[in-house]
Amino acid sequence: MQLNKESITDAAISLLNAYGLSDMTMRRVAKQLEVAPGALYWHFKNKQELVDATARRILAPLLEPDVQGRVEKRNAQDTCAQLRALMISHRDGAEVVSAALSSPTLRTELETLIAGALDTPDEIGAFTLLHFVVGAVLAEQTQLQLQELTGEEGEKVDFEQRFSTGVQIIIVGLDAIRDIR
Amino acid sequence: MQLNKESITDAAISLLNAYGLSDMTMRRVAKQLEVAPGALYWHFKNKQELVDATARRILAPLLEPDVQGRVEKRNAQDTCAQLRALMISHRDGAEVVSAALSSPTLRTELETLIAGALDTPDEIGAFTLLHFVVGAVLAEQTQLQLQELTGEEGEKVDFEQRFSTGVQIIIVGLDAIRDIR
DNA sequence: ACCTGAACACCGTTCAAGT
DNA sequence: ACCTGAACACCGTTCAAGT
Repeated sequence: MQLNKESITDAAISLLNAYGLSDMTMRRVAKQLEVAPGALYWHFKNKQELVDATARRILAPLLEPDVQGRVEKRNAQDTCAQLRALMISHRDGAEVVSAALSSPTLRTELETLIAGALDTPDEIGAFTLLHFVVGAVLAEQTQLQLQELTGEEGEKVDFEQRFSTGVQIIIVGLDAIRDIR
Repeated sequence: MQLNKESITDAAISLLNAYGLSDMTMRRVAKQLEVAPGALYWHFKNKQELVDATARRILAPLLEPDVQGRVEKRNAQDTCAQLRALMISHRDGAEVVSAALSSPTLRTELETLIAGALDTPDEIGAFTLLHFVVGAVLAEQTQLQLQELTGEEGEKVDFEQRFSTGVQIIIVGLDAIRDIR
């Protein structure tokens, strides 16, 4: 079978879920595909591009239009919750998305998505929400896998509750500040 | 001169500012100190520990008690602004702090600091602010150095304005939601 | 106690050469 | 057009041995 971006991203995702981001190396991806490491560089300019593609794959359900050819309209609370759910559903998902956020196009897509989900679309509101969401899930996943390693000690935190409260704080603040600004 | 944590962290910081985080390697730090790479491992258990120490050094003015032996009390807006200022004053500062945030002790210290700066100390408020602050500055620094590389194209964004508005949104939201919760 | 030398097991990336 | 082989220039970490 011929190599292409899709199959390479498939392999990357499977390595990610099996062993984590630090083991998602170009060489291991190549080995999984039974191909020389250099082969990947015909399809991706560098590793950053593969990480970007991996992040896009993780967020695909939110980014891609559905079968009817449109992205379903949701409210901001739901959009953020789904963003979190998608990142959580993959090992090191938030780390991958955070790394890919340096790509201006993905960042803009996500900001636009969130802005559109707000009652009153707002650039700064979307910016604030996006960076809270990614930061919070990053912290959540880091803490969880630290607990797994050290042996499960640590107060149980209701991450979902904490997350949605944070989102609500920002949404409420956004409404309250619009009059002042 | 004998090696110790302080001198090693000094060298790490100077490499960071000169060449960025990706060039702050154990081997380069050792070379700068004219020492074998293995020597560092007598003082730091691994690289993560050195990164943690580097983050602490960057945030020292906020973390350490002043000459009078107490940390000065500030409001949340100022505390966040100083957090941003400290990260910005070092190359890849936000990336270093973000990486060190996986250390639970530093994370807790910062959350406590922010919580204490709020009118009504609030765990979730501190959590929300901290992750927004780090995420926002991370984005700011990434975008700025991308513009330097690609040659200065891109709409000018008033990062400071955007940042403080984001902080204000969260603080206002925090006040507004306390009654509801 | 503190450091060197030398090795181990990796990385990302490039590029002539093959098909 | 697409991939292999082989190299280049690195990494973090360990550890016997030295002082």
